[in-house]
Amino acid sequence: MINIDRFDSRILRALQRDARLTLGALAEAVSLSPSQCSRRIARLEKEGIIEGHALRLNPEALGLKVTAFIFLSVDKGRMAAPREAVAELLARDEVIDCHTVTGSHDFILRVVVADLAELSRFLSTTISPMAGIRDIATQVAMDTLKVNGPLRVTP
Amino acid sequence: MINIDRFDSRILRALQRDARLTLGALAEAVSLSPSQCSRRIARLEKEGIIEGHALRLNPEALGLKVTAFIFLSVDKGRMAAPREAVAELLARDEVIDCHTVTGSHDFILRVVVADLAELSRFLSTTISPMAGIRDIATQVAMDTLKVNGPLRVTP
DNA sequence: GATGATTTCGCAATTATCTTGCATCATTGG
DNA sequence: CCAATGATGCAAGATAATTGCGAAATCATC
Repeated sequence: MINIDRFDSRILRALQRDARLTLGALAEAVSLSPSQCSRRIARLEKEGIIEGHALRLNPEALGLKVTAFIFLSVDKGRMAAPREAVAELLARDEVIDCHTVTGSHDFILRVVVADLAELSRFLSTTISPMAGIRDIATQVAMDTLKVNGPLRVTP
Repeated sequence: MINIDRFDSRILRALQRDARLTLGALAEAVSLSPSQCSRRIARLEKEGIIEGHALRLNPEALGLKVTAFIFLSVDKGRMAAPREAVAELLARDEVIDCHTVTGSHDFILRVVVADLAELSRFLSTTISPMAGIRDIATQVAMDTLKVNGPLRVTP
């Protein structure tokens, strides 16, 4: 965590709302000149604070109607074995997020698929056959109340 | 889900990798002219497939070291009562995602905070006092293997 | 405080990028 | 087969991003 002054902070907040703000518009929003905004953004990128720009897509509009959370437990003493299975998992485009977690499960996946049929197929074809899986639990999202909210930037 | 032809698909895939691709670079990547790419992107926005552009920030670089999942159950027959509590929750900048889900819990939250102390404070100060909460479970992420992976675009 | 070094700043010119009118080509539905 | 509609590339015009530069602000040291 490097220096984030008040202007960097404003810039990041504004760009989190809309990353396509013009330097002119951004400059006005943060009370700085466009040229200086440009230089600060370049610095934030160089420092690794800004990692890149992503498209916000509407999954429903792409026919992806179902979001689900999948909780996986692996056999103890075999955390090494699933290593490559995990790599395979991460490569699948159904898998949007993947974390290892404390608690009763080892992995939490967020998957986005077309429908329940595809979710079922994904579970039985891709997850179940994985070596070393001890337990699978699935929770289907009914409503998505907030996705990818902006990160807090201090100060 | 409107028409997504092969060019739209390529455009969306390329822009999911890097939303700042220049129209010239994009055009080359998808074998189309820059002007046509511009028009197709405008159409994808108008159709609501592209919702906007987001910044990909490095949470660690911002001092946000801890990701956790919080599972909430609310008292049955009181799904209405927490309505405004939920709105409050969504407004908090610790809360990155929020879904209602099937299964033993009602809500899944993904929160990102500075450290475990802040997580603890968030749980005891913000979540626990919420009216109608029946149960809280928390799982702390140890590793983030994939975040916000690209959505599949067909064809 | 004073002072020199360093950084940050805004302006303006340059460079790069995006958008749009237009003529042509492809596709679709009679 | 033809007309109508839509898609395309090109090139010109419009916007936006970057950078050199001198001025202003900040900082460290005395």
